[in-house]
Amino acid sequence: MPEIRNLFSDKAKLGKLILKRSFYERDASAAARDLLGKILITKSENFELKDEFCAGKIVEDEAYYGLNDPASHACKGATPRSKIMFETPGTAYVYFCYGNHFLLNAVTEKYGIAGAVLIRGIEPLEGISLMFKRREADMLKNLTNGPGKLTKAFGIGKNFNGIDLTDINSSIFIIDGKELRLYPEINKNDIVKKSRIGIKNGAESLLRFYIKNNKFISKK
DNA sequence: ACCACGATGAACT
DNA sequence: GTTCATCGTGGTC
Repeated sequence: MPEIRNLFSDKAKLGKLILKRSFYERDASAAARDLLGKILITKSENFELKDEFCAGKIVEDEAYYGLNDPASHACKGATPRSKIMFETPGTAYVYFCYGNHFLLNAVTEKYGIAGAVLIRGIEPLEGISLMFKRREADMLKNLTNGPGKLTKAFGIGKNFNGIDLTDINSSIFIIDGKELRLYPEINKNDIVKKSRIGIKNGAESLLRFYIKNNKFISKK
């Protein structure tokens, strides 16, 4: 069984698999749909020392826009928090939510246009024991099935805000595992499109995407 | 300076 | 199904 761990010693291969800026530099919904099945990787704070990292498949996400999206942080223009959504696509946007949780987004759309994809559900692949440690023991099915849970499992905090997701030297990045055949490819017919969760305004838009029947969806 | 509220999760009934 | 802890952000005064 091939492992993601082996990729770290083959930077050329890793550079091929990592999602490029052009992947993010487009419509947020299109990017959200295509992010399903891609693999999120975070290096731990001890990565250099202990080679610790976490990897998981993105199985649920949501698209957010700018001025025309009442649910978006960017709906009223750029603020100190939301200005990152207008800036470089392929950047991590991490914010603090409900006094307890960090939520991870990937910035999309070309520079100057607001857009982001909220990562809501991940299927754990590697580094699972580290995820359990960070989440303080739980059942596997509850480890990463929610936007706040998965950031905790993957060690994603405020210091991840603004990190370049397209750089293999970053502590967080996203790769396409298809070429490696590391894990089964998702079937396009299994992508479900629904309304977004936890918002008041803009709830009618179908901007939530997830992989049908996956065990790590946040809500049915 | 003040204050209402939230792109949640956990613990309840 | 419901309630609630918790605090940064942004709007208002």
